[in-house]
Amino acid sequence: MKFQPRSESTRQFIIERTAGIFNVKGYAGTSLSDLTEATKLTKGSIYGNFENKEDVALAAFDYNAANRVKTARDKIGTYSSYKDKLLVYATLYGSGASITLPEGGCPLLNTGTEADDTNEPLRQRVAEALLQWKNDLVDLIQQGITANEFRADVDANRLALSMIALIEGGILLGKSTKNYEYMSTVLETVKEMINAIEVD
Amino acid sequence: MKFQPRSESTRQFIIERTAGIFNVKGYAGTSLSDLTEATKLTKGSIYGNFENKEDVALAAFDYNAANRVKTARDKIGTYSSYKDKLLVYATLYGSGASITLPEGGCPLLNTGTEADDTNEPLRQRVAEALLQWKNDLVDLIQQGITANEFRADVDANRLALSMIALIEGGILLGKSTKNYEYMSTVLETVKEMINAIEVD
DNA sequence: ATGCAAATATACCGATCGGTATATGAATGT
DNA sequence: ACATTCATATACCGATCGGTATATTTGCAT
Repeated sequence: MKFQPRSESTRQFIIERTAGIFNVKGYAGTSLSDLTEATKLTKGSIYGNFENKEDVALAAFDYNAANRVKTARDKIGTYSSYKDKLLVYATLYGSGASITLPEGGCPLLNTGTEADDTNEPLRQRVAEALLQWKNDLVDLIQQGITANEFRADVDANRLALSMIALIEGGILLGKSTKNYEYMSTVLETVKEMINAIEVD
Repeated sequence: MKFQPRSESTRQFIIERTAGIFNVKGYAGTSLSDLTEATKLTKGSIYGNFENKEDVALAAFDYNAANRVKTARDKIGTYSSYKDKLLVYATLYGSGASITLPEGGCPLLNTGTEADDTNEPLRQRVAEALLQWKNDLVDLIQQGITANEFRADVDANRLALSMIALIEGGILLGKSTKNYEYMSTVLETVKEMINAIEVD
């Protein structure tokens, strides 16, 4: 028979308290005692609500990924032009000097690099999140084309992938060097790319 | 008194045999038994040549990073034009369908994302490697400008950082989704950027 | 061949790992 | 008030963790 979590609310509580830890320390670097410490619960309670450590990690990633998407979509909703909507992603993780990365950085970057060769279930979730992001960008670009805001000959697929790569690579540069100027500089290129596809 | 490695050759042997493991599994994910298994040596022997696990990881990263640099510089030396030299980085990790990533992917990406918030000595080494890479790129661009191959108004710093971000972000996309088309597409943007700074 | 030094292997350490069986406590319905 | 259900805490498991003190072997000089 399969596992049945005891309390949905406690399960949610555990996810909220530990999602940040997984994002900072990674899957291998996060221990059960990290989880009990952060929740002030015991191991028995955690294993009453999750099958195992990986099960917590998967739920934590989903939580972090969903937060990303919600933050982005909320912000996108406040703009009317497709240019501004697209630019949201260039400013999602900080505009100018003020960086607004979650602790540990982007969960897609963190989890993707750790899991790609070591944890297939996690890797698949990262892949889905990246593709969802790409699709969201492609949709925005194509809607912008339809609205005659962007040129019709834009390669939406390549632009979307390049934006993602620039943003994630920019985070790597900023966080690894602790010089967030580097990240801002890379985001300038993202903005330039978006400017370059305008019709005017 | 400080630590003194017993045998430089054994030390080197351990590094060669384990550098790939650290690149795939990460620092936290690699255990001492992984190291003894890969080297067929015992723990006593490893600790006779390294202070601790972190000491091995640092040496392994240096080894992986040096390999990267050597591969790139060797390839760059075979081209005469600065455009072709720059393009080496866009094809370093694979051109078209053939991807030539080392097992586990780029050590800068892997180690950077794991270490940025958890291991300061490792993080610093990644930062140095990234800055070295950036400087190499800036030098190539500026030499290209001097040689009248590239336009004089090129922002070498921003182009260099953007190339790095695109390449690393492209690796993330390719490896996480297991669809290396995505990476190739991003590398197309790198090539386009280089084409765009030519004088002709 | 023998003595010495250098390097590796053995055997062990306490701590912590992920995980589980069971006991205890807190609600809930009657 | 009491039994039942549901959820958490306790106590424990074997395995493995990183690390070390010591024994054994290897290679080299004489």
